[in-house]
Amino acid sequence: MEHKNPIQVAGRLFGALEFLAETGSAGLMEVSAALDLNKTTAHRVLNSLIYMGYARQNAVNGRYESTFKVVDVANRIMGMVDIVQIVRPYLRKLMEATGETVHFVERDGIDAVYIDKVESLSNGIQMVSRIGSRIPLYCSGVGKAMVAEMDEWEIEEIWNNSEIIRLTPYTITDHDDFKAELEEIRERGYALDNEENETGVRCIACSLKEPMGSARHAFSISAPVSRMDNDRIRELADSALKVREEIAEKLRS
Amino acid sequence: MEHKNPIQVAGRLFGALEFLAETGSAGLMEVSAALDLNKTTAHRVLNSLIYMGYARQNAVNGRYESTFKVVDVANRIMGMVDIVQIVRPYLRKLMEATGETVHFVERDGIDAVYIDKVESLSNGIQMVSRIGSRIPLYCSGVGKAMVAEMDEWEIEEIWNNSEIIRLTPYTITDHDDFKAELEEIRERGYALDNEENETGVRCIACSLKEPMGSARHAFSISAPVSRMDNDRIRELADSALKVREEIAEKLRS
DNA sequence: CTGTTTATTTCATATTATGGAACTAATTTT
DNA sequence: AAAATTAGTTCCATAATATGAAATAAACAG
Repeated sequence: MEHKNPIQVAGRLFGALEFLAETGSAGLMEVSAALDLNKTTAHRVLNSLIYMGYARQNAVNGRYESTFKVVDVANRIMGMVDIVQIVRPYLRKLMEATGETVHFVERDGIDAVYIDKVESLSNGIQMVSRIGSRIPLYCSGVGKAMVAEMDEWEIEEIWNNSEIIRLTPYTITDHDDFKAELEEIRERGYALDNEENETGVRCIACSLKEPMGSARHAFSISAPVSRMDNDRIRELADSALKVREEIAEKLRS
Repeated sequence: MEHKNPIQVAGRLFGALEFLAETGSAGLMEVSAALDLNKTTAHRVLNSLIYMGYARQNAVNGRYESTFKVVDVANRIMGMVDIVQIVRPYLRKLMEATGETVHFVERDGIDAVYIDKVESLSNGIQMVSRIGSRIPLYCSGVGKAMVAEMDEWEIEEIWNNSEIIRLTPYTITDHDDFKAELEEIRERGYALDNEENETGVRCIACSLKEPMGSARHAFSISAPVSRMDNDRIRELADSALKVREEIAEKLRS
């Protein structure tokens, strides 16, 4: 535990909000139990959230639930991220060309954060990704695509700070394998996630190089293995690389 | 002022977070000034947000900025709103058929809250709508579409509780005009927003009737007046009504 | 180098959050 | 139908926590 929250209630307030966001709705006692709070405290915390408009009490069953206010705050934040607005049309085109779900991420430390998503129209399976959620760099297509562009020392730092876990039988957990993989990515120009993060899902990923400094963004095409044999991979990679070039051009202008 | 926040810091914490979301980034003194806080307090509040992962301090310039954590929380909330997942494919189809931006809202008191949006590909102008943001029922297409389905007493209540403001020269501010408008909507089956909320933008809106009780959701097609003459309105209204029927069928199953 | 602004740390104090207890309302059991 | 259980709300004395003045440090401008 790295020190402690300089404001105790803060943890309780945001904890309650997160709990409501996860559960959809909860009674006072549930919140009280989940956050290990005295019920009076839980009651006060919830009423504070209600006062500020972040929560409400359901009129019919009295249960507490979150409002859309935090959604508004979130979309204010996303509205400031210019790269999303610029890149989205290209990602949409890529989804339409391939018929598969396309993701867009931004690097944050040893993780990538999903900042946009264009879902496949004909999706049988739903991707579990969520805008704002994180995925480790070391075991994701988008992550590896960005890491491949980095300096040796930064790659080492990421590998050493990452908690290497075998998420699936295909997850790369050996340092040498990882470095070999990165070399392959550099040669090919795109990264491949062969069920390394989630069983049954393959991704093709490209990073966007910054004018200077290492890559901060990447996009990927995700599809179930059943639609991703070697031929399809080559086909999709072509589309991805073309789009990557188009975006690069747009960013230069 | 309706009483006061049962937890004083709560207002400061969320105020700081909202401020960072609005400005993109801010120095300590800016936060301190904006929220009228002692700089020590501002510092502690910001550090609490950082501790919880909702904010960070930019490594190069030391300025405070929000992270994507609140975006994650927001999308957790949105993920629980099933109606969005169900309706989205239809709204997408509608956007593709019409080439115009489509919005989806949920009623909340005297407002509608945007809960989904499918943006036009060939958009010249950007709609200022934001997921999570609110629009009054009385002066919006989606709002009027829902109000038209309500009982007399509820319509009165909404009108009386709304702060009627002439947002544009076309905004309906007369009670009788409003009631006449609602009657027209009932006859036509769809609502029209003729620059009543934002100059230069016309909308066609349909509500989704609930199995029982009054309408809680509505969708709309928005376009600049230049692309919305009477002929186009009839054409778009046809598309909208057809999609409304398709959604209704899906919801019955 | 000097003055100025901004950020961080310290600490005594008072305000604020805390939780036990009492109370009410709703739901379930006997 | 009464009793018991559970959930939700209000009250209040107390302790713990957030507060802000002041001191210090760091960054920046002239």
